[in-house]
Amino acid sequence: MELDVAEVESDLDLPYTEYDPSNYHGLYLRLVEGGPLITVYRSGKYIISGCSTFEQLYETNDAFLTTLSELNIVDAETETGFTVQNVVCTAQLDDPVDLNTLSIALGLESVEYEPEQFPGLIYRPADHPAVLLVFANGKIVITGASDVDAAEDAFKHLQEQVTAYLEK
DNA sequence: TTTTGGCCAACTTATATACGGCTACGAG
DNA sequence: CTCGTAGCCGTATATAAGTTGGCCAAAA
Repeated sequence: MELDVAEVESDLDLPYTEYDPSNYHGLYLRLVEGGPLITVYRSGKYIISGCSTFEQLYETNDAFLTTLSELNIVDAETETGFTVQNVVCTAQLDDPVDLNTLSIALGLESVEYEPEQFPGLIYRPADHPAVLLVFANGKIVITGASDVDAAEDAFKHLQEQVTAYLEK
């Protein structure tokens, strides 16, 4: 489906939009000030980012589609193929960790750790579809998973590796 | 030699995390 | 004027999207 994004921007008449093709070809929309960002493309595809709950995500999607159908920009029955592609989670280990020794424990082939470039250790577990950033104080960022269960599995895997290493 | 085509990578957004470097500002 | 601090930026991660520019190679 082709969309005239400039026309969509003016039709929607939202106070928080930005469209500057010389900078980026996507139309940025916010239904709520400071809320989730919707990036709309000429192809009719769109991305919603910046939600802190799934509820907020689905509400944003519903409100966006409702608004578009009210303006007859899209059919109310349009199949969007809406799916979550990436979730970002945080977690916390029980104790601080030495990232140099953790690099070896996790296996150098699946770790990137260059403290002068970035203070976090980057861990890509071979058997989990996620990437974990591990910090010396024990804080963790899990990203790249498409659902929370996968992120939790990856974190549990990390915890097991850390525990096994500490027992040695 | 010039032109054309194909391929790939950077661009932009959100978000947590943290460290070094830089700027700005206020106080002594 | 100088020193400290506060705030911000770039560093890195994932992911979708479409455009654009650069690079390389092959054809004219």
